[in-house]
Amino acid sequence: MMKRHIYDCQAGCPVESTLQIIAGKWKSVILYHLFVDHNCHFSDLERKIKDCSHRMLAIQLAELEHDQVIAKIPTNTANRPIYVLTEFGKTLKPVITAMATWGDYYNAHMTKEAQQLDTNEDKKSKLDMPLPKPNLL
Amino acid sequence: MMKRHIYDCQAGCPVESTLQIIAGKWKSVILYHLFVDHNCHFSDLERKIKDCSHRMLAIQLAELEHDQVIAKIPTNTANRPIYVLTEFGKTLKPVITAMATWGDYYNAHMTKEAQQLDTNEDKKSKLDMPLPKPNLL
DNA sequence: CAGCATCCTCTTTGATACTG
DNA sequence: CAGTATCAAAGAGGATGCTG
Repeated sequence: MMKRHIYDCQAGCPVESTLQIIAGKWKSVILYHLFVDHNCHFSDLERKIKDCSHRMLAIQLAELEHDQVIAKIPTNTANRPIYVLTEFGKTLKPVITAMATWGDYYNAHMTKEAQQLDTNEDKKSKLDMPLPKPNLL
Repeated sequence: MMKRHIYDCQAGCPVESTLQIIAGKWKSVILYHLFVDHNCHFSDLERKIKDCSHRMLAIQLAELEHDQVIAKIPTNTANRPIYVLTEFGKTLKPVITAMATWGDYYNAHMTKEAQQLDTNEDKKSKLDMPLPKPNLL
């Protein structure tokens, strides 16, 4: 277990190195919520990320913890730890912020398109989307 | 075909919207190379991304083209088009840049750690990595 | 509630081969 | 060279049940 998508961290592309850490299906989403809320229980994340199953959430959290991106902190309430970003994990903020910013712009544009009843699937509709600007986190 | 990881673009998390477009195993890597080189032949990308198979590269390019992120431009040399970013695709630059910047810092830090013969796997070694700063693209 | 284990299914992906 | 098709192997992921 704990194998994962193997990208080549050496030869060349720095994006592959980043993917080695955040490429899990729900990892960047989990990180986004932790940047917003700072600390969450398992059940908090489960509620925020509805499409991620209980099992998947546990796996993704375990991998992020293994990679020192997040840490599990015990609480007085037994068996109900909170998850927080480590200092290392916090260095990923620019990446998650960029993703969140772009996603918001994309949503805003797509929603507007949808309101125009743009039925021709999604052809051409994306091509005039303006550059994202604001910052969220 | 052309199914793909379905994230919830509506309810809440903007990161999920971004993933809907760039979550493919090699998509962000392809985009990185296109931001660096501006236009590439299929074989150029194949050479740059050694761990991505011929088949996978074709699939990822097809999906990116379908999503209007890149465009395939015919050339005089028959059957040898070049791939370029669309205007829409260019809006992803901040995202790819953030990933590349972080990856470079991560590599620099990990390499230094490796030189110190840090054998205890990777425990704790990531925790003191400084925040990434420079911009590459 | 958190989270691990098992089972079982569907998807992804590499290897190989074939076309324009 | 670019792109597609087929096949088999590997991996991802849901459902369920069990434990502390």
